[in-house]
Amino acid sequence: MARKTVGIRDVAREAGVSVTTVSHILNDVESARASDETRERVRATAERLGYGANRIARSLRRQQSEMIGLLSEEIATTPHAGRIILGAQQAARERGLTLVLINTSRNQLDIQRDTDALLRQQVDGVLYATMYHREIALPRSLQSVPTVLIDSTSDDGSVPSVVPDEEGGAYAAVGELIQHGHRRIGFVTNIDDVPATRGRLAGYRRALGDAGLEFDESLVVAEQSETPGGYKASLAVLDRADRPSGLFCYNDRMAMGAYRAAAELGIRIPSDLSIVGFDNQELIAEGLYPALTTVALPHFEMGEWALDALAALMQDDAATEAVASYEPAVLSCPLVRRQSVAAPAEDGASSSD
Amino acid sequence: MARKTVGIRDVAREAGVSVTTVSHILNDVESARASDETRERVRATAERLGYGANRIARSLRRQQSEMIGLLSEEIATTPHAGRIILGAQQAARERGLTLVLINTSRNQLDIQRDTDALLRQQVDGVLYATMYHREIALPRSLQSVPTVLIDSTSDDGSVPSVVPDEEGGAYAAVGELIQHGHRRIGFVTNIDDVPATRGRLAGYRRALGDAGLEFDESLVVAEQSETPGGYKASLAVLDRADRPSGLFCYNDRMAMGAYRAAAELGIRIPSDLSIVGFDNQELIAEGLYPALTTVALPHFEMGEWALDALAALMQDDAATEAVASYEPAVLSCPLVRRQSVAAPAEDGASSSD
DNA sequence: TTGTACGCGTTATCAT
DNA sequence: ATGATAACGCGTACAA
Repeated sequence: MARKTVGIRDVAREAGVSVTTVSHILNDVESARASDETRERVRATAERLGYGANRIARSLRRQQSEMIGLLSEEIATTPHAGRIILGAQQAARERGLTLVLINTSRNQLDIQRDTDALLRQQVDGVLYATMYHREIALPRSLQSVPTVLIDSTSDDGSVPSVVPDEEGGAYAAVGELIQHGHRRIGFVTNIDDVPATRGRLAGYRRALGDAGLEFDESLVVAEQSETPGGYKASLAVLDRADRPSGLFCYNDRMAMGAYRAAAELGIRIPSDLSIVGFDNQELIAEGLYPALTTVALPHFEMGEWALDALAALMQDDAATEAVASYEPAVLSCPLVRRQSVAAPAEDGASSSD
Repeated sequence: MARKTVGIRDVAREAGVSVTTVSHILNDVESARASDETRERVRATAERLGYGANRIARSLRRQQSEMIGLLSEEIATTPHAGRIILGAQQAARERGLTLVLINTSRNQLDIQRDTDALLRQQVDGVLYATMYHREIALPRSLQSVPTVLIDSTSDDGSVPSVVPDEEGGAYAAVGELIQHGHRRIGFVTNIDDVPATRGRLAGYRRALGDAGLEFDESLVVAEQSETPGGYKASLAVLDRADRPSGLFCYNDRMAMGAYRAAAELGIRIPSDLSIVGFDNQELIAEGLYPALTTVALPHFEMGEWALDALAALMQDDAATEAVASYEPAVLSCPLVRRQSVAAPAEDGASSSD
């Protein structure tokens, strides 16, 4: 609704110039010539009157809404979504863009319907966010709009995307264990064959390899990526004579299960067993005792990156006639140190360096 | 950007009528008369062409954007935000409204700046969501726009608001314990004097009273409302001869601390001790073992309710000249049963009924 | 250097 | 029962 109807003509009249001049000055039009004195005066009166261009009229005229749509799956089921939204929102604001939100389900039909709805609102571009790192097929209707994927990659690389550096995160997690002197390190992983699973396993192996440690297949055990799965898997890997002194868990929920398994077996953390998780779900990581050292997913940064990429894409979409092929951007996953890692107990092993 | 430039005149030409007629028919204008045959034809061609009114042009003409702004604090720090957003978003979509998001901090200055930004985008109304139930002072700039508060109340009742039924939720939680036969029930609560604290305590007392149980002050102990606080408080209430057989915790994080305290004391859940939490943070409630029975906060429903209320407010804002005084709407908090409640162990007490 | 006038796509008023 | 046209507020080509 129109509350404060202070329009461009008000500014013009007040400053004693034409609307053209006001528009030119406020929009930094190159070709326009106005005396510095005039520029200053116009700026000042605009400021004084609290003038801001009516975005709707401007959008109609410019044929672009300056709105970008954030299409997100399962916004409500994970706290991760909030950070993505936040990152995107913040970046959007810096560019004067407005973020509009649409929740969608993973159902293909819904997605199609929801993207159509979004496009009907004249958004200039869309951010498509999935809550778990995976590959998706781009909805048809998005083919014609600048689009950037968050936490997923398109199967054909036709749009830019940003994903977490799963492998690097896992490498850091296992590295943390190694640096504390652990030589036998278990991996409680999940059973779904998604990029996160593959990447984290790769990081685990690479960290082991770089430290000259052997990969022992019996130390990696997969289960459902929830707390009960973590419990079950941990039990399997811990309830044996040659159990590892360090445990890397696929995510914090599984780590939560590992804590229970350890407790039941009378294994103490971190004195008898060090644990590192993944995801940095603060509710869990800070709630467990001792607090869980884990790896943070760069959700905020992915939201930010995606919006910047989208803005760039919107800029020169004309130039992008050629079907570009994008490599996903990978953002690093920093280690978050808490209390669950210590040096291994000294028993059989010789305390090397 | 304009992709599919199918406008109203295209429909008009194709259907062999004027744009006026098309507009009238598609917008269900009462006063307009058109033959059923024409209506049908217009509708059909619009459908066939995939016509949808340009929202920007419509907004300019109607002087209303059909956008509502969701101003939310700390969107990223709690998973609750997602559910509010989801509820609001869904309700918005049903009314053809678009939700735009702005994150803000709790800093008064930022809030002022952010609301101004929102208003400059011509939103028709705003939803202001806080993440924890409390009282706030309404930002000045919101005085002039239809506004609804979520999870907080304004100090002067000048705008509608919706909050959870803290007392009812607590009553249900404690009632669940009572129904299982518990007579000594502790309350691990928090130290902040917020509506949630007061309401949950009231519910606890009322449930006790209705069951003819006495209120024993030594059974309620307050601490910081995080996991460590829950641990500490639980230890205090459980480490004594006449310890309660049931425990109601202020929230799930504190309940998580209670689990640890119980484990350390060798008290088993639920056979030796039944626990009920509050918040239904699934990460915790489903991750704990045994899974935690708790009370769910109606975040989704609050988002929904707020948007509906806002829509109503926008409808007859002209009629609302008189300074109305609103009572907060309170939405119920349902009990979510999991595995942490059982009948108390039979020892001293005679098994009544 | 500045002002006038048109167009963006709709909806609403008024005439036919 | 239907149609012509002004207006919404801004940006800009073109005239002055």
